[in-house]
Amino acid sequence: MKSTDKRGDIIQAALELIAEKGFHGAPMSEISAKAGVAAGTIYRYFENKEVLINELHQELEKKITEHLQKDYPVSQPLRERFLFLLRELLRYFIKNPLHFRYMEQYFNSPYGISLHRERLLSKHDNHDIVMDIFDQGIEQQIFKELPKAVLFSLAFGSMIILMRDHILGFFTLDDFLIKQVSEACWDAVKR
Amino acid sequence: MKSTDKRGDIIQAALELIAEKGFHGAPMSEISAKAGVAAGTIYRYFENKEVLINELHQELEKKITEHLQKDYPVSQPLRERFLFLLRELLRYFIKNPLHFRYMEQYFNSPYGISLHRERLLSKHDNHDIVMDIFDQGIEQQIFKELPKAVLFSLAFGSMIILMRDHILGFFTLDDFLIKQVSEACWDAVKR
DNA sequence: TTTCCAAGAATGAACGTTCACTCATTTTAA
DNA sequence: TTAAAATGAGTGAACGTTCATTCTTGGAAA
Repeated sequence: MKSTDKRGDIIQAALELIAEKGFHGAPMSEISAKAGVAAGTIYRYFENKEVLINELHQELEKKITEHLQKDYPVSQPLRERFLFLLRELLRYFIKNPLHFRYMEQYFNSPYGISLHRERLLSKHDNHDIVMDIFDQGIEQQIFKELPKAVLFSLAFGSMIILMRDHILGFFTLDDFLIKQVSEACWDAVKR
Repeated sequence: MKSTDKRGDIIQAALELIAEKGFHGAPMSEISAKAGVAAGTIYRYFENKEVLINELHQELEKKITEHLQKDYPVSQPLRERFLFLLRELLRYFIKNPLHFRYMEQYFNSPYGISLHRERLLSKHDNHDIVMDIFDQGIEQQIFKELPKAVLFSLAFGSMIILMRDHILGFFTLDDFLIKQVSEACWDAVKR
């Protein structure tokens, strides 16, 4: 059974290698080998390694956004929507640890930092489920009186390290623990 | 005025380059150039790059520990000691952003992960100010009923991202904000 | 005090390796 | 038959590290 979706094979191989070994531990030669494709073939689908890295990030982000939008309790109180987001993000990453490891790498690279900067500082109009929650929490004075970026770090900073340590096997985030830590994050941002 | 402490020059150059550009963005050739030393000279003081990276980490950790121990309010209630630690850690890193950036790189590398694993899982007897607080918070039932590693992530995860975003200029952690975010971290772990 | 020299310190060109990327050639498929 | 797709050996740049050579220095000898 030979795959005909070479682009998909390359993306998948890159995801696995980069998530496990980092950008510098994933040479194009290994990516092509893992994808079952010649070295030069990658360059028919991606202009260079940087483009491959960015397109892979975009695909993952799309999948994550889709997961979060599914069953999102639009009309429930802010607290329930906040907890839903944290819980589902944790669940998504627990089910897809490679996606988390990749996003973490990306987040800690120049690519990710400039994207983060854009998101926090520029006023792009396309409303984001996550940003909406923070805007509302501030406006309705449910959250502490702190800059949005600070509230954001308070809530998601913990979550990132928690996911990291779950994947590293320091503890196991089961449904009960997910509930507890989501509520702890809520405690951190709520007034 | 020529420095005679070549080892110190090399360590300092490595700190600056690695903090700014990461392990892979800091070739030995650039480190030696910045230190005002020939390429081969580094190898008189450090067996190889990995050893240099680890010794630099140890020096930074020593400085940070010394800062935290200074004026540590041993006999004050747990809450005050917890807030002291967070506040002083934030202050230290604000004063020494390169140290933070380096520690972050290290933390996100295989070296840092295996060290983290050792610290969390092995029972090394040398009591650490930080670990003591968590042990006591759990024992005295002041903290939420969660694994120590989870409480740890809840408190320090936020802090790491906050520092990162402060250094990236997304907001400015002044004394007032430091107080607010330290208390928010307390809210996250306290019952 | 001056001269000399041995040994440690420092040098930087060179080496082997690895990497991202190219392109002449071959394979595929319509 | 032919154009697009795929191949993989080849290229040059960059890297960590080595080592034959040069420089420095402090004490012994004159």
